[in-house]
Amino acid sequence: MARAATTLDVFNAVAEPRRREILDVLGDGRERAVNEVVEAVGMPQPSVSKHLSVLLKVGVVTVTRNGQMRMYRLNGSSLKPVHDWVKTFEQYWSHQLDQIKVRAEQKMLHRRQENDNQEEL
Amino acid sequence: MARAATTLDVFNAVAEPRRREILDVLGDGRERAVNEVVEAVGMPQPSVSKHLSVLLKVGVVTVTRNGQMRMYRLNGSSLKPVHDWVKTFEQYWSHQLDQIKVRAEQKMLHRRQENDNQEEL
DNA sequence: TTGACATATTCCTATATAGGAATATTATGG
DNA sequence: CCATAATATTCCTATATAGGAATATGTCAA
Repeated sequence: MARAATTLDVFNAVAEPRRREILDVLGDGRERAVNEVVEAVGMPQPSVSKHLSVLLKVGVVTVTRNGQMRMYRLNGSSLKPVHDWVKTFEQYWSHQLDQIKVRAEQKMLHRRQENDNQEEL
Repeated sequence: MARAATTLDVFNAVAEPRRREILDVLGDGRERAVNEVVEAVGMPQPSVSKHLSVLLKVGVVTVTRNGQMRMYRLNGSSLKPVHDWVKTFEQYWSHQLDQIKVRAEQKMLHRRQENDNQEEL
């Protein structure tokens, strides 16, 4: 099997750095025409269109027609799954002191499990 | 150009669902032998070894030899870049009330910019 | 209708998987 | 040294890009 499609889920979609760039531009929540994005990120227009297409398929952006322009807008909440997942590991970089506490707790848990294993013998 | 390597950065590495599964297992911070991971996730051993190899290259896990076993441990802080990036969009799903406020601020900013443009004419 | 602008799509190619199967490598105990 | 356990690696293949270039599509305005 090959690698999963970029349009499979949000994780794969935002793995591409250029797409994150585009999302950073749209990060203020305002809708923008493709050309505005093109100017902001300095990529070729077809490239931007393709990337936006991927983001659209995954639901990270929405699109609205406005004359000859298509206005793209960030659908911020679509990124929540990424946040939820990575937040699980937040303890590892926030609060140096708490981290020590966490480590200690993990150590004790470890010991207790080792004891449990002993008792099983 | 083809798609970026999974070993290019953390974003690409964790885009693969199976690798996130493995990281979830290692999420408690305790080191584990490959076989322990294999049992926990129910994937074939070669598959787990390969995924761990990718995670190792990117620095999301570390490895230590212990006899014939290799103990893998999560390097939690390596995920911070993902967290930092996605946290930028946190406003979109947290605090329903604050979100309204944010929208309003964006609208005002929008208007002000429109006025600026008018003044330029 | 025509020209100009805005955007999408198609074609092409080099590259990188992920999974399955089989095998190689390394370490341990006796 | 040998059998075994633990892990890594190799081979193979189907698939999916991302980027560049060229082109198609769509829309407006006069």
